Amino acid sequence: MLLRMSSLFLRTLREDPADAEVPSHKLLVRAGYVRRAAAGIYSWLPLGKIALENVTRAVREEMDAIGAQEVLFPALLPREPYELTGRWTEYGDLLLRLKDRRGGDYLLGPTHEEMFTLMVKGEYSSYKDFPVILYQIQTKYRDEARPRSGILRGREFVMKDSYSFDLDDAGLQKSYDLHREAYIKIFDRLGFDYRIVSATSGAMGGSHSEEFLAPAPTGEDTFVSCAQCQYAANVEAVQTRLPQVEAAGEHPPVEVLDTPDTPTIEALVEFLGQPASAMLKNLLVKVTEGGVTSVVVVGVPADRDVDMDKLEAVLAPATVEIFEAEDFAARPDLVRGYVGPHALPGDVSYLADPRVAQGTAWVTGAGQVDKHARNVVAGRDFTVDRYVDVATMLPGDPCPRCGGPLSLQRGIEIGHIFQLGRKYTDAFQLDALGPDGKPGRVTMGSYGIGVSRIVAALAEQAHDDKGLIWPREVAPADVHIVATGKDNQIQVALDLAQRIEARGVRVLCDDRAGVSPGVKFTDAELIGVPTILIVGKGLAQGVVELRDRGSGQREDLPLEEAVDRVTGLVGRPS
RNA sequence: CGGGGAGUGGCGCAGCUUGGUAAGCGCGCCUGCUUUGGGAGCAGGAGGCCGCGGGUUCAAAUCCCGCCUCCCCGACCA
Repeated sequence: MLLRMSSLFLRTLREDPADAEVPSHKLLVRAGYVRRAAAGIYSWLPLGKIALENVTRAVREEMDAIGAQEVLFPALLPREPYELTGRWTEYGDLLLRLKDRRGGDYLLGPTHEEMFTLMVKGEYSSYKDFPVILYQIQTKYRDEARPRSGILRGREFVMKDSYSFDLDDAGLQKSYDLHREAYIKIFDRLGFDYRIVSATSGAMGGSHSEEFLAPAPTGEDTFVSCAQCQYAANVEAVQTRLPQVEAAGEHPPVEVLDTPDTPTIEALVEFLGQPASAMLKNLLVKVTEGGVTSVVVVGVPADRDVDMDKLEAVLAPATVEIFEAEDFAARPDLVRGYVGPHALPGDVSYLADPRVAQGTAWVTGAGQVDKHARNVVAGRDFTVDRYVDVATMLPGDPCPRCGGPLSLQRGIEIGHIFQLGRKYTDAFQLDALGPDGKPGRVTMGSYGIGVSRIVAALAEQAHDDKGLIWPREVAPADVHIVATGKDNQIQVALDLAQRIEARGVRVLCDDRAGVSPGVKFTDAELIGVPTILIVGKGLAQGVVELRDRGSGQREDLPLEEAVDRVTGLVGRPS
């Protein structure tokens, strides 16, 4: 279908929208791909819809290629199945709940494990039926506390979710591997720069899990990668190598220092002129287990923070809360900003990062206002009740696999695959009768791709100061023909557009009359079609100009050659 | 949910402190003429319950109260 700018439903903007912060958001709005409908909710205009369809098609084709079968569930779901698996409450406020006129509870689906499991249970019951992989491409909802970054993190978004059902772990591994291969094909096709990293399975439960991350400064995930080996992991999933325990060294005795007005590490660093890495940061938390709450102090080198997710994972099923001002008020023996492990009340236990090894000496709080202590030695002056791996990562930390230095990078999560196991099949008692007539519990895998997020993630990775630069697979057209000048040039351009299109090449033609060349060039660069063909002043000599949007390379060529050249570039001969 | 900021034609903004021809600018849109390889020029136009509700006042975009919405940072989180 030939897209003509003269009638295309499109208005480009010269200025960034006031509510946009990240490049993809600014550019997708300015180039007329999307419009905001509400916070975190977007409408797709024709160009955006085409790009979204292009992503959808690539995903669908590769899913079909591994034998997955497409289904479609409602987005509006009943409460009961989610009640049964506990997610009605576990998912918390992130679950978008509604009531109908009778007061019945419903939700707008965030993911559909429950529905897929129930559907398979309803249809299949024999080992002969398995394995099976089902998927859907559908609108999902999450009641994000704070939607941000435009399309990257909305409250409504399009997602492909698929689920594999297998009789045993070997089968699950096979389904997982199939998805992994399919995802590689999909993201290669879409022209992504991406990494596959080890991940935690998050709130879903389950074991083996990997994320596909598109490196971008605006990404919300941080991952580490090792230059020496192939190790790469989300920081949440990194297992720190335990450092060698130092033999108790010859440290001077503890010395108490006057450090007026230094309740923060920053102030202390300033005051003492020593690096934060020499100091011990002690974070107070309330740990509740079995209805009993106790105070726990967690020590980490002060150039790091405590990762609360990791801490909660370590202490689970106990719940962890940060110590608030009123908690300090209730415990005058714990001095905010001046806590030290050697000066703790007896009822407080001390957890520490492995780097706080036996024999290491630290600057830390002295347990009194405006006083710190130095030469506080682990094992000599205080004991660590338990070592826990809960400190945040820093660049240069050793790779857990080979010991090489790790680097940290931000990335956008565009896909996640993991082996769910039997959490949901247990909840719904999904069994398959074996050849012996006895039931066996089915095991599941769960695999997601953020379809609408991909459009934004590509925009984050591929743009310049002029606008978008789409990979061909996603671009709303293969070639953007710009007719500058007078009406006869528009006629020539339209004629050319039709001949190119007859070769199976998708064409966007700027046939607007009375629009100056500068405006058309600017729009073409903003819209980001990978190939730009200019029918303009060279026409008098029978020449048109071919430009590559990405590299900016320009080339004049005879009008008669244009059809073949463009067709060749696109690599999609009819 | 905590902290900060903002709601004025389709978009981006000024005006508010010091109530009273301040409803104003840029982009976009419409008409005519000129222009056509880098965001055109001239002339003439259309378009705004100034977020909503209440209050103060002779008079409110402007002052006061309440509410709603949106953005940023944090918390949270596929």
